[in-house]
Amino acid sequence: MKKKLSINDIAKSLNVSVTTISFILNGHAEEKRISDELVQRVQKYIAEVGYKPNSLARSLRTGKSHTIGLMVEDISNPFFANIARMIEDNAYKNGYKILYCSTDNDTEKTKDLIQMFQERHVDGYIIAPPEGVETEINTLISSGSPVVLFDRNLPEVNTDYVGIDNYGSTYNAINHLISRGYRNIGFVTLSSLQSQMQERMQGYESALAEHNMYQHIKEIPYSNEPDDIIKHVSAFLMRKKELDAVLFGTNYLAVNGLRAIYNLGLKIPDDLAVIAFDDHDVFQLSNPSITAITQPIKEISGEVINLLLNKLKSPLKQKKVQTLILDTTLQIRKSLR
Amino acid sequence: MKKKLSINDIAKSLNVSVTTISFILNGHAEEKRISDELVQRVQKYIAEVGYKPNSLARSLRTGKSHTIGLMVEDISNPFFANIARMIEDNAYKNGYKILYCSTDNDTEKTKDLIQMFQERHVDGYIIAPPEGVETEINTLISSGSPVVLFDRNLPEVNTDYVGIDNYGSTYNAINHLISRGYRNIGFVTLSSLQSQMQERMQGYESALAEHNMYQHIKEIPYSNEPDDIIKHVSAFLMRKKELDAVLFGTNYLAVNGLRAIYNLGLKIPDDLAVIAFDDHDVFQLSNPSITAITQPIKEISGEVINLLLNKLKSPLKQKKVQTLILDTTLQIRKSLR
DNA sequence: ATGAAAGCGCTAACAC
DNA sequence: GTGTTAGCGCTTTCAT
Repeated sequence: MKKKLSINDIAKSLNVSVTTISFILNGHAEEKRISDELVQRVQKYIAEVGYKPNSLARSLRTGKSHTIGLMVEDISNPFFANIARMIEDNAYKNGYKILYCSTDNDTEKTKDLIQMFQERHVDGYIIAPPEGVETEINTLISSGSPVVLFDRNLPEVNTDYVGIDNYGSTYNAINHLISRGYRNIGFVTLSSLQSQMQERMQGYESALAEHNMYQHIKEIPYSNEPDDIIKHVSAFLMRKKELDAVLFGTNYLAVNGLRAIYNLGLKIPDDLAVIAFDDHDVFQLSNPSITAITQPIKEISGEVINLLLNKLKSPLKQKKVQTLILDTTLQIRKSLR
Repeated sequence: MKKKLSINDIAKSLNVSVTTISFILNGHAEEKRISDELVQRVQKYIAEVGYKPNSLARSLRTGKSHTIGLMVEDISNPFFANIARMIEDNAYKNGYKILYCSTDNDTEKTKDLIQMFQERHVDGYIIAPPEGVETEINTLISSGSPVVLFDRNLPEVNTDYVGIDNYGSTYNAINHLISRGYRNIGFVTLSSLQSQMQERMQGYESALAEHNMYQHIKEIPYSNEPDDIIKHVSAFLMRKKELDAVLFGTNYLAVNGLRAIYNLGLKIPDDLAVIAFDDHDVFQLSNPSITAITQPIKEISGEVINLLLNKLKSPLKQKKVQTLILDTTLQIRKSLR
């Protein structure tokens, strides 16, 4: 367990001052006109002994931790797990590490988490926020931390946001169902005021309204427990025997909705047509395959990390806040006739 | 953007020395016999102004970052995503944050990643290692960092490991197939020397050998590209028309294997029986549902984080290295007759 | 029971 | 071009 080398040790061994080493390390050699010869010598020595600057000390000094805080609803949800993966790749390429956490859509938990990240001095935040954390995020922003929101927006928070056209997505999906002759279309969603869920519901409602059709909405409280969802969906379907189609508002609602449907012995699409919001391996591979509104995960993560890296690079420039709304695709499969 | 308070500001405002504040903050009040009255006053003030110690400075001083490095093959793989989630919950409960990264099974990338984590002074490591990083991990360990391995073991590394009975799992699965009358059983696996894949293969081979049956093994190079896997599996199945059953060595091999099977128009289980290693929503919900060897994800993550937290708590005590091998369950579904 | 001060390792303003 | 040095905010030894 050999002692870690410090910049001081290097300086001593080389009979140079720490400043010089520091300048070379931080790419100020040119600007400070340090002799090429010296630069070479220092770099060679550093490589030889495998010296690595202590990033803690550096962070303490510079105030930058080169860490990004990623806050999602649940890192084990495939949608967020995929986003996490792509953000990771990009962040690491740019010298940033990722601290992650799952909010469980829990406002209080999220507040705590924000505070923890703040204490850790993360340089920037990527957040899919639950309701009710507007104040905390605004505090973050006004204290100078770059924040990019995604998946759901917080209208009272004035910062970059990357999302999808939720309204249009469900609106189109419902119209597609209607054009295929479905007349009693249900919507299973989260009991939530989050912007994306509200918009999805509005798209559903508008499409129905234009055709003078009845709404059949089931709002389910957020839960990590598949059984909770299955029970709610089952009860809903039992009660609404007239339904000939159902749109699920999220991927896990759909996954567990499918379980409920199969449990009830319903046949897709003959007894019930199904559309899911957000794609999932399950929807491609189940038999029949399930029509899904697919989000452009790659683009979403790409835009999110780009926005954040830009802010991180030029924190001074008070750029206009950007709101990016990407399009989804209705991936038509066999779950409707 | 108000300036952050430091312990010095607090000390000044309260007309107390920083030492006292620090002692109170770190729970040494009792031991240092600081008057209750003072303790109260300080804590009240701290709560009032919302002072939070700078964890960077603290880390620099103490050498502890209260961060755990989590290295998995791919955070977007449901198996690892679920593990990540459970480890997160546990770690946060104990005051640790998680820095994560995906190795892609890439030895060089992993070496870099280890170094990065090391530079960040993570307090402990949880690693599902690729081949070839034995030296780096041993260096880590001998420099005093606690390391817990999981999913795949590195025999040359002497540290805690949590895994499953890979050999027994495939051995039993194959025997189950044989007992159901299958005679030409294929095994689709990763072209990898990782311990878990080797053991799974051995289980397959032993079971076949005991019944004097031929092996049909397809080793596929690791790839993030589903199409690569689909092509390999398709080619394999086309070549080996005599197969009446196939065991997939990982969940994503199975998921993409299913795609290949459906593409080829093969019917499960009539044309081909299927067993997957590692469960997945897809296997439960596809029709027919797919028999799977399920890993006890909750237990695995629980043991992993416990082992690490224990080491973190008592680093001195040179405990015996623990190797935990958990059992899997053969979840029988409709993919075999 | 409380305070002064050293020092963790680094950066950068300032001096020469 | 290179060196000296003052902190960044905290913990902890030592002194009182």
